[in-house]
Amino acid sequence: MILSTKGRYGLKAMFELGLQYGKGPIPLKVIAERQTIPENYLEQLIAILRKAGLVKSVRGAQGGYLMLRPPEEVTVGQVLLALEGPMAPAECVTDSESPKCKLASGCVTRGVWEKISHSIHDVIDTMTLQHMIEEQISTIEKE
Amino acid sequence: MILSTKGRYGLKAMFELGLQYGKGPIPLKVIAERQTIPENYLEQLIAILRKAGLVKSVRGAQGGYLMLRPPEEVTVGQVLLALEGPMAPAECVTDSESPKCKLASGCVTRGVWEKISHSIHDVIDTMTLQHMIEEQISTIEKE
DNA sequence: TTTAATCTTGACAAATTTAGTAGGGTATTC
DNA sequence: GAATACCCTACTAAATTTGTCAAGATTAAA
Repeated sequence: MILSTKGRYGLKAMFELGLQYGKGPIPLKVIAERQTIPENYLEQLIAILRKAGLVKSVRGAQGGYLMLRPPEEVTVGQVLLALEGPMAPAECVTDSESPKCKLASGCVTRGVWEKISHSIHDVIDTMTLQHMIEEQISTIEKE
Repeated sequence: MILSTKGRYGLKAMFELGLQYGKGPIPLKVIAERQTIPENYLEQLIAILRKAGLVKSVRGAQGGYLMLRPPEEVTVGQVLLALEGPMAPAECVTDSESPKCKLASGCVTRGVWEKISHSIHDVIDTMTLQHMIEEQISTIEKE
């Protein structure tokens, strides 16, 4: 159940944007280099994040990308939702209406999926980019 | 991040085997019908579960499959691990040795993956097939 | 105003995974 | 020996993943 590179690369990119918050745009090339992500591929990922309203772009020389909101207000869950789709083990426990599964009462696994989904969301909807940044700082200090 | 049908079908099949525990073998055909799973496909899935030591088979007429251990001793995590691989969002937080990721200290996302992984395992390593059966019974009673 | 940096879009594609289907072989029981 | 049921392998269509590549649009700065 490993996430795809979309989510993994995307969250790393958002971390870099979070570090840079308030300091003007940062070019994609720099993010790609720092996190070792193929630049052309990252382009596609950040387009998704832009459409999701998480980042905006500044064109032209000295341009780049920047976060719309401060890192305290952006959760890991928002980033992963945009890139990976709903972070739930089955469709029937997704927020979106799921009229497909009419076995609601007959389904023997639904309870399991609900519990997994809740436990994941407890983490990702609570954790923000700011938390990631702070954790990173304390890790470096210990070295 | 929806699970594949492997895990979803497989857990449903294990539930049926759990219900039947102690009552002799149950043919695959019956499981497939009850849970609406393509029989030939389920054959492949149960082969995986057999190799993982979760079920055993009895060949010939009146044969079928049965669980090796009582449903109280089989966790959802064991089933999903066999069918879906490690239930973690990234390789680096898998139990198996992961020498690939040497960025352990430099990786900015590892902390996130660890937390997600822990929260998932809190659920799936605790929940057994017996729990699923009990939950199902109480659901039916309420109707 | 030219140039260079940068974003934007869309096409292409190899590799892998998913979700099966199909069919022949083997063991057991009645 | 016929019926039942597991066992194994091969095949495949479709989707997803993980990129690459090229052309063009936009803007800042010299």
